Amino acid sequence: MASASSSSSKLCFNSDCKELKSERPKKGWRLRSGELAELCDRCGSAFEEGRFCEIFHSNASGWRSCETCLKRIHCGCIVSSHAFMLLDPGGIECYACARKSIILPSNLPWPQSFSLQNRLSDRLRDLSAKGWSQLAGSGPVPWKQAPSLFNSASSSDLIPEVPSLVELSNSFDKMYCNERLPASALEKKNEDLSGIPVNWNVKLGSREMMLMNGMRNEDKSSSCLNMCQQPSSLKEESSPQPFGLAVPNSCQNERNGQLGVTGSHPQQTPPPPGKQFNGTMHLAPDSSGEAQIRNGRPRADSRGRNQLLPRYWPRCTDLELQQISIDSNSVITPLFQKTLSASDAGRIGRLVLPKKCAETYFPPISQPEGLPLKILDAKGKEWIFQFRFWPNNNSRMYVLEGVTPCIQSMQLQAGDTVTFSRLEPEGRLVMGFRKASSVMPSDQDNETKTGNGFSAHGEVELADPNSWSKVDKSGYIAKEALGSKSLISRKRKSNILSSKSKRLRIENEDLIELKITWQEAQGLLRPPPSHIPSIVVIEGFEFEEYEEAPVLGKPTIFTSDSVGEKIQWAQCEDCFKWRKLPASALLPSKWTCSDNSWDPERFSCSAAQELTAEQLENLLPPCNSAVPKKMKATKQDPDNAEALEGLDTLANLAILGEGEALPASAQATTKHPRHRPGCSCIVCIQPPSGKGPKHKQTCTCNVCLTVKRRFRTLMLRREKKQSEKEAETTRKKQQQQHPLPLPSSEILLDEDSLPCSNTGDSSPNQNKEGNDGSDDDPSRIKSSASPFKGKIDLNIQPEREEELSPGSDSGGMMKLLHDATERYLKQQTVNSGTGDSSGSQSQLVGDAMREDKLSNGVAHGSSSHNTDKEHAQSLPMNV
DNA sequence: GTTTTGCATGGTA
DNA sequence: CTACCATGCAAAA
Repeated sequence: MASASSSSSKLCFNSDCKELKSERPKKGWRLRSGELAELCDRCGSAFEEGRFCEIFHSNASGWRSCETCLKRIHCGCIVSSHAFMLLDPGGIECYACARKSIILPSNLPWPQSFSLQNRLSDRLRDLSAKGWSQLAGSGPVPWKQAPSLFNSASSSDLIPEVPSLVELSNSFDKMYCNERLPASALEKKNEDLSGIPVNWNVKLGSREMMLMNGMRNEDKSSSCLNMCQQPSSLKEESSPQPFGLAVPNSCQNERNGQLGVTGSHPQQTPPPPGKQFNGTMHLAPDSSGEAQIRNGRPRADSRGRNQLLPRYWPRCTDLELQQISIDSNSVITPLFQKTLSASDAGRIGRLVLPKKCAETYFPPISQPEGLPLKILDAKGKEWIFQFRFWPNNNSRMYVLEGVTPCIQSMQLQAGDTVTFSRLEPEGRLVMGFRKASSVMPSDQDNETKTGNGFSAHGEVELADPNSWSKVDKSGYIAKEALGSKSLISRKRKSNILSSKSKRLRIENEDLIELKITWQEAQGLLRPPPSHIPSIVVIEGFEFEEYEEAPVLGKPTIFTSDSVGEKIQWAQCEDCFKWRKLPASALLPSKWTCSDNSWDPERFSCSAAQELTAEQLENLLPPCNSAVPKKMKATKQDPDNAEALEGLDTLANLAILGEGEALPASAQATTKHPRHRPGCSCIVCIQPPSGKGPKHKQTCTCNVCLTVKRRFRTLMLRREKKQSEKEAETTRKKQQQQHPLPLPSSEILLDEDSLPCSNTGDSSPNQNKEGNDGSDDDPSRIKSSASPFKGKIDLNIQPEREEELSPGSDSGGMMKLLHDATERYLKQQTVNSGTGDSSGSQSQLVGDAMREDKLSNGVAHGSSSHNTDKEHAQSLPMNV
C-alpha cells in the first residue's frame, strides 16, 4: 500500500536483483514519488544494514570518502543519497561523523517552543511538507552550520549507517515510513505531491531536503529564495530549532506525549486578527523570524494547515510567492488555497471559504455580517471583501463577498485556484492565484508557454491582459481540461484509481501535455478490438463502456483534395507510405496498406505513394507529423472553440468512462440534479446560456467526428434494442396466441442474451421480425417530420435540455426515442440499397441526436458489436 | 424584470 | 453518519 509504484511489481525494486518480493516487502529508500522502494528480503536487509550500495553499486561511480573517517560512501545514487552530507569546503561526511561534529545549541528552545500543539494530524502536513522540496536546485548548503537541525531532522528516514540517529528519531522514522501511515494519509500526501514542482526530489532525497532546510534556516547568509520551490517549510518550523520542519511536530507528540499538549487549537480558538496574523511568530525563535524576513522566504503556515484538508494546503509556487511578495523585506506565509468552484467564480461574487481555513486564518467573526477584509493581490492592489458567514446546519459557512471584481481582474474561472497568504510581519492578507492550466515552476524554464499558447504561469502573464485575450479561446479549452475538469477528475480520482488505472498520478507536466492533446486523443479513440460494450448513462446520455480500454486509433491528417472533398491521409504502419482515405474513415492504431479498403490500387505496401515529398511536407504539421494540433484547428475556426470545449469534454467523459472502465452502475446512479457549470457531464459542459460559438453541422473536426460516431453507435444500439423489444413483444403475442409454453430456459436465454444478442450475425428471427415490423410502421415514419431537419446539434443547450427533459423516462421521451430509432432504421434500410449513405445517414443521426436531446437520452441501450467499425465509412461528412 | 441576499438542500468526502 | 460545501432558490431590493 505504501508504495503503489513499487508494489505494483512483484519483483524487488532493485533493478539489479530481480528477486520476488515477499508478501511484506522490506522498505528501502524513498523514491522520487515519495514512496518507499519495496525490496526483497535480501536487498532490504542490505539496505537496512547500509550495505546496499556496497553490494549493488560497487562498480558504479560516485564513491567518495568521508572527510573525517574516510569511510567510503556512495554518493551517486538515490539509495545512499541521505547517507552523507556535503561539506562547506567540499567533500562529504558520513552521517555518523557529521553527527559527531554537531553540538546542540543551547539557545534553541525547540523542545518547548516546538511543542506547538498536540496535532496528531501533523502527519499529513508533515509528509506533505517533506514532499515540498524547497531545496531542489539549491546551492551548497552549509551543513555544519545547523547542528541542531541536523540532529533532529536528520533522523528522518532510515539511516542504517547511523543507528544512533535512528534511535534518536525513532518517531521520525514512523513519520516517514509510508507503510506505517494510514492509507488516507498516503493518499493525501500523494495528492499533495501532485502539486509540487517536479524537481522537488530530483536532486535530493527527502531527508536531505529536510536537513538542508534546517540548515538553511541556520544559514542566514544564504538566500534561499530560489530554493523555496514550495512553501513547505512552515513558519515556526523553519526556525533554527531542531525540528525545523513541520514534520517533527507530530513526532514530538508521538514520541513524547507530554510535549506539545499546551498549544491552543487554532481551529477551536481562532486568535484575534492581529494575533492571528502574527500568530506564528511567537512560536518561532527570534532568530528564525529575522532570518525569514531577511530571506524573504515563503513558507506555509503550519499553524492551521494540519487542520485543513490537503486540497486547501497552499501550493504556491516560488514564482507566485515572489510575485505576491510586494515587499522584498516581507515574508509570505501561504495559508491556504481554494480551487474556485463555479459558484465562486460566478457572478454572485461570493467565494465560499473552507470553514477551517476561514476560522484558522481569517479574523474571527461572531456576527453573520462579518467584517470587511483587506486583501492584497499579487500586484499590490488592495481589495476589500466582506468576510462573513451564514448559519448552515448548526455550523457556519464562510464566504468572501464582493470578489467578483477581483476574480474578473484576475480573469479567474472555475477550476482556477486562489491562494491566500499572509504577509509577514505586517500580517496582511495576500491573495495569489493560479490558473488551472498554469504549470509548476520547474516547467517554467523550458516552458513559458504551454503548447496551446496558454500562459505557463498565470500571474506573470496577467501583467499583460492582451496575452490573455489572445489565448483565451484556446486557453479556455485547456483550462476546461485542466481546471474545471480537474475538479471532476479529482472527484473521480478515487474511482479511477481504485480501478485498474493509475494514470492520474502522472506528473503535472504530463498532465498538461495530456490535456493539450486531449481532443486529439478523443478523436483517435476506437472501441477495443473485441469489445462488448455496455452502456453508461451519464445525465441521461449513453456512453459506450468497454471492459477493455478503448484503443487509440490511428492519427491521420485531414485535408481537402483538389476537388474540395474532405479526405484524410493515413500512414501505413509497415511501409510508412501515406494513403488517401475518405475523411470519414476511422482507423485502428495499427493500420496498414492492406487495410486500405478504400483504394484498391493502394491496397498493399508495394503500391506507390500518391504524395510527393513536397506534398507530404506541406501536409504534415511542423511539429507533429501525425496529429493535427487541436489548437491549430481552434485557430482556424475560433468560433468553434467553445463548442469544441463542450465536445471535448464529452469526449473526455468517453475516455474516462471507457478507458477507466467506470462502473456502469456507479455512473448511472451518479445524478446531477442541477446544472453544474464545473461539471463535465454532457449537460453541464455546454455554455450555461447556450450562447457562444457553435459547431457547424458540417464541422469535421475530430471531436465532432467522434461525437457523431458515438451517437451513431448509440442509435445503432437503440435500433437493436428496439428490434429486440419488438421481437419480444411479438413472441409474447405468439405465446398468448399459441399457449404452448416455451421452455423457461429459452425465455431466460432470450432475456439474458439481450445485451449480447447484437453480435450482428445471429439475431434471432423474432428480432428480425421486429425489425421489419418497425420499419414498416407508418406512424413512426410520420414522426420523422421533425422540426430539427436531421442535423446533429453539436451545441446542445443543456439548460433547455433540462427544461425539456422531464427528468424521467416518460412515455413521451420513449416515443421520441422510438421515432428517432425508427427513422434511423428505415433510413438505413433505404441506404443499404443505394450504396453511399453518408449524407442521409448523417441526417438521420442528426435527427436521432435531436430526439436524443429532447428525450434526455433515456438509457436503454443494449450493447452493440463493432458498430463503429461497421459504419466507420458512413460518418456524416456532408458539407 | 433583474440582481442581491440569506438560507436550504443535497452530494460528497 | 456527519460535516462540509457547492449550489439552488426564493424573498427582498
